[in-house]
Amino acid sequence: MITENAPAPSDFIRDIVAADLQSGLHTKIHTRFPPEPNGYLHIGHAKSICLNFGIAREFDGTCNLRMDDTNPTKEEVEYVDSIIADVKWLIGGWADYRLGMKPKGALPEAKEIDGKSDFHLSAIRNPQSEIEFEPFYASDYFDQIYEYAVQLIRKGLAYVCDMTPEETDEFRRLGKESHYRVRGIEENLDLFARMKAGEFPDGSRTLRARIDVSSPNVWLRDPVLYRIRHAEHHHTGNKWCIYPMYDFAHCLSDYVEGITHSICTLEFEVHRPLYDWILESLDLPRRLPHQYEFARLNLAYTVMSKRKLMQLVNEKLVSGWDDPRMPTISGIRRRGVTPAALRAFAYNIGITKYNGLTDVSVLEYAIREDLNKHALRRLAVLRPIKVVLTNLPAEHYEELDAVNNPEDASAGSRKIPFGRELFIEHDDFMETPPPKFFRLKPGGEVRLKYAYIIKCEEVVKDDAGNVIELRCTVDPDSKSGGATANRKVKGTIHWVSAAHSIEAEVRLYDRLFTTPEPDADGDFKQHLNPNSLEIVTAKCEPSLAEASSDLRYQFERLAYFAVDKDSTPSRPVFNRTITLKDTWAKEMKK
RNA sequence: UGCCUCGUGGUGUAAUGGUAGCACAAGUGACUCUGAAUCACUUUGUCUAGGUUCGAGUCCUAGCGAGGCAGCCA
Repeated sequence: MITENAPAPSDFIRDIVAADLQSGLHTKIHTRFPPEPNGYLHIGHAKSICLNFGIAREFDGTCNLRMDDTNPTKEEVEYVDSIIADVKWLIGGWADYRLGMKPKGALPEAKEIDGKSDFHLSAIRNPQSEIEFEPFYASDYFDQIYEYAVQLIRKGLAYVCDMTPEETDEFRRLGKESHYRVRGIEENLDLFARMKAGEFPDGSRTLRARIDVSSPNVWLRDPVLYRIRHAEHHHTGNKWCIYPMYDFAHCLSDYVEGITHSICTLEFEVHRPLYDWILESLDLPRRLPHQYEFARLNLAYTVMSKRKLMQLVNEKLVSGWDDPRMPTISGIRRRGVTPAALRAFAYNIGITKYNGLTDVSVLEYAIREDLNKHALRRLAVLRPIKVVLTNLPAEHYEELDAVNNPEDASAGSRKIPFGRELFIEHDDFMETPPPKFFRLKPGGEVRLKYAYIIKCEEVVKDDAGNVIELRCTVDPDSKSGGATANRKVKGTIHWVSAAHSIEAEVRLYDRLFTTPEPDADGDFKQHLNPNSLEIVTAKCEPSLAEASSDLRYQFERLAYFAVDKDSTPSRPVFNRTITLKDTWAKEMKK
């Protein structure tokens, strides 16, 4: 049900899109994903990406990637670059042929339609040619947006206001008209031009829409359209010292790009009347875009706001935006989650207007579902105990066959070395085990995966009483595939040959927070999980020396792992993506 | 406070006036050379009160509850 051959999802937005196509309102669907480059994308954005690109994919449309960059003081090129990389990674092989980009440097084209002036910038879908392409930028439309502002002034629908930010707030709360509301058109035109020319300091004046200061919807109480900011912009440099506000820039950017369905999250619902007012107040010759809202993702045991994520990064509570514990797309990627798993998750949670809290188990399920099918099985011991097989000669050596992936016969098999001295997992031995423990215990038998049945004859301890070595005997007839191999023992455990094993750094990640809603009580940092990262040196089968960062691995009976970017040939580093389900651990908790 | 939106098992969702279904989670069992995976089964739900209707999760009214907005952020 979560495979990508599954029927396309259905939700209220897709229903609207389908109806608009059916009725002939639109012949081509055009969506967009419009992040502000003021931080890294997170899993909530992934939901939006899957929605917008998913619609483009299902309805033969296009989805533009656009930087919503109208606030120069918060935005940076580093974020632009990370956003492009994250989007491409998430939609790669799935909806990349729906990605709308533009030739580098392309700007809106001025045209005349039915005697009306118009600006349009069309998308190139999935550009493959040699020419350089780039995403769309709202800041590329500053000239056009300025033109539209002048149009509003000429129509008497916008005015320059000299009130301070505090006065503006107060007047708006009280529903009072600004003294400058009655300013004449010529004066407004002159003042607005001088704002653009840089004659006034930051905060001294704004351009405001003239709508209705007594509207019950505060966003219609003469909202600010332009503010003065003498600041360098990451994309337009020092060309501008006035910048349009989100509400003014966004609807017009949608229009310029020919967007049909402008999909955003619930908090913009009250802005929709303003979105429509701006577009309807201008003499725009083409069909207008429409805004639809859905509920943003809330995931248990994590925080989602960019501000809080940035705090974790800045205060070094994590190693960076791509720390594998972060809910960022780059963190999730580094952790080893595949894009298909993330997409399956987005599919499974659906699209509604209900603001709920999604359980992490839904995400974890999607990750395991995908990794189980594709990960290569390997043997590795995270917390080793030495085992000596006393009835084998010291020089004993053989190679055993091991299946690479029982879910995928085409993955083949490999040889693993076996000798007299082994390592097994600390958790797989108990001196005085509880009932139903069917791993190794004194006098007990257990199968070594792909190898022999062994019996524990003697427990060796250090002075402190810690178990440091097990002396066992091997049943030579019990070799996998051998004569009496069918003899049943309850438990099967993983192991590696001591002489042939390699060491690897293994990073064991757990959830970053200890409570389902870390930011519910204001101070999310006090709910940080002190054990969210544990680093161990594991003993691994030798084939893991050539582990590829393109592949995923399951260390059998433990968890799924991916090669970290810190990995080197002399010191492999693995990130634990997610553990296997562990019914025994659950049983032990009871 | 005003305005907007939303209330379906524990969680996330479907049912578009006609048998309340799916997924995750939880539980039981089968199988197992991964206590995984797989398979079978089980538990749990329409916020409340009225109304319309042959029939209401769905439509209407009132209430209750939750979330959002009230930046010269997006």
